[in-house]
Amino acid sequence: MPENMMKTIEVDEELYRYIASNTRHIGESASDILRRLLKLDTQAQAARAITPPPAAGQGISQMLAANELAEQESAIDRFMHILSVLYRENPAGFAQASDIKGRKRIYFADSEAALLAAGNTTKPKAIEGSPYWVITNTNTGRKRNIIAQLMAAMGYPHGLIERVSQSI
Amino acid sequence: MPENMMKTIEVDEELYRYIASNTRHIGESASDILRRLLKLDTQAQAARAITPPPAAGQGISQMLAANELAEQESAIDRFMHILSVLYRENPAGFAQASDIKGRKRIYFADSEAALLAAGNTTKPKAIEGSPYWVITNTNTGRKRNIIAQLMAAMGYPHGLIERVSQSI
DNA sequence: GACGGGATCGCCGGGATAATTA
DNA sequence: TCTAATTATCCCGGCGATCCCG
Repeated sequence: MPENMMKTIEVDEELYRYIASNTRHIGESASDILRRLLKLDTQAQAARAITPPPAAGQGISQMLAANELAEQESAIDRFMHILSVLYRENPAGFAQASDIKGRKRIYFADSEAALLAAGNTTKPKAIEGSPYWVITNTNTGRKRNIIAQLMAAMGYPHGLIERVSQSI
Repeated sequence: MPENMMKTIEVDEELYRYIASNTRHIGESASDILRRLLKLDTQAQAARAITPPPAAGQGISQMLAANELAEQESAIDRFMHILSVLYRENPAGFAQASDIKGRKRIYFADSEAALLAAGNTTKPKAIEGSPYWVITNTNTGRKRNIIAQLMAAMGYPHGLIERVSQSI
């Protein structure tokens, strides 16, 4: 809705027509249409943020069942994929749980700079579909650890936590 | 993938960041990201869904048997010839397998420009009998590699993949 | 961007292991 | 000091693209 700070993006013609065909009222902006199509409008997001219990288990369980991790080449890829699924399953829970940290390093932040500032060569990466970044320069054991701590703080059951973290 | 007929739309900054955060790989276009988020069929996806099994083995096997590669002077010529045969044997399979890429470069595209944009001095060449272009500035090992990856993604058996890639 | 082919070598990402600190 | 936890250096293998050679 805010017209300040509009950004320009390019879309192919077919996609453009698809967006245009979803106009609900005369003069509706591309932003508004996209927000509706992406189920992203601010109100929905705010509502979700307040929503407490995760109805946990769905997204990650599916992920395990569908064997999505097998597609990923490396431990880092599997780690990143799990985090992306966890975030999307419960953004608010993720937000609260993401303050876990090590002795000097912080593991999650909403900017690359914050992670770089709290350690050397942490190799931060953005978590797809979320505003968060994670540290990446750790051995596989610690990656499992981070996932386990995060999931515990988000309220997942032990068995599931175990299975997910071992699948990295 | 087609870059023709791009349209420009304006989105607010928050939406822009949301779209950007869903990037799957370096250089991915806004169109591609949005298509994924909106669950619109990508052409490659549509192709994959329709494509039955490859009926693999025919064209390339013949090629090997007929010793067609012996006619080619250079590794590049043999590389290009194999790609041409692979495409004609299974265009849809080729289309969906052709998204393999390196750390920075993309290996296949439907335009010379796309390949030039994703690396330096990649020396793209058009694949005969197809709408595709490949990168050519690689050592022979990598050419073998590219063929092997491509054939694997197209569903060819290991033994055949081995024989074809070694014949470069 | 106009010589083409492609080996060689430098660079980078992944992540185990060595170093450090509680 | 000894151990356990955490950090981050550094090695290895893979990729890119410069540059040499025919």
